[in-house]
Amino acid sequence: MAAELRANGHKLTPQRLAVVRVLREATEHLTPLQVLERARGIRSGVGLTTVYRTLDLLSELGFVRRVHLGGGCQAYAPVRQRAGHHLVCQGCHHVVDFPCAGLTELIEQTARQTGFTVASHLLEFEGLCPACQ
Amino acid sequence: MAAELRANGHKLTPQRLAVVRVLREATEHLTPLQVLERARGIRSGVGLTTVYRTLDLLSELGFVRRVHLGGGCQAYAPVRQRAGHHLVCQGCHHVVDFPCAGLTELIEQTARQTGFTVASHLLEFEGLCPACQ
DNA sequence: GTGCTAATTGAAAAAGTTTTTCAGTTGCCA
DNA sequence: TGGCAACTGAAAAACTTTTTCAATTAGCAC
Ligand SMILES: [Zn+2]
Ligand SMILES: [Zn+2]
Ligand SMILES: [Zn+2]
Ligand SMILES: [Zn+2]
Repeated sequence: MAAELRANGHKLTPQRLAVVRVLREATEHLTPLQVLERARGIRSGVGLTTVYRTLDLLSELGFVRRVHLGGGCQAYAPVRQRAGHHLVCQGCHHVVDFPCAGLTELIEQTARQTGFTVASHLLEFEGLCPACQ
Repeated sequence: MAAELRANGHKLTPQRLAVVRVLREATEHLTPLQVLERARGIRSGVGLTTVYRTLDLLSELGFVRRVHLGGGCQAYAPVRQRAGHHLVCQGCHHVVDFPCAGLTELIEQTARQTGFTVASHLLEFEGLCPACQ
């Protein structure tokens, strides 16, 4: 992510890099507060404000995705698959990406039946990871 | 909804009925504060606490669904189709239901490839309603 | 290197949202 | 017509998120 951040004209501050690293290495979804804790383990003194700002930035750039299932709507997980969505474990909040496929027909059918145009979609799966089953 | 509320052992208070009516008649998604305003138009003196409690109750009973797209995650829309999901207009927040169909294969494929079991899913579409196009 | 500047940062305050408390009220059943 | 558990709303508490602003700093030009 760091390289792409720079490519997009953003400074590579140690605080920002700590947050980026936390999310790159995360296997579960993390709330801003959880990100703060972990980022402070990498670089003490990171502020919560910076965490919020960095999460917004990473969202915009498509490096993280907000996760709605599995406890609240304020958790973030790394995007490992650009054209994909998140599958969350109900037990341990482990998050994996799965490819977005097979929605085209449903989208077209929905557009036809409602008269709406469909510009984007939100899809998440929730279940149990192998370890929690 | 009122009949089913009673069937599920809940009291039919005027406050609760006002909130129920607001949501039955809503064509857009509504935040708790918006629900409060409208409910007070039906029955003055309704409290915000009651709105929150009633929205929780109606969610549990499956009469409303929380909507995540189109501005925050704290908006509610009536469920007009049990086995369905919501499509939200980006312009006016008009919400319609569409049937849940065609996901089985993607779910099975995802389960196979990840080793997770998939218990539930969240799906929302966002676009423009006929009037806003 | 050195200096410049716009971007970034964090503490604090403000704003906003949601939950908890609790005393009083009330729908519903016997 | 009680009786009582469910329900209510005001206030307070608890949280979460955003805004402010003075100080710092990454990255660039020289
Ligand atoms: Zn959400
Ligand atoms: Zn798990
Ligand atoms: Zn519209
Ligand atoms: Zn579905």
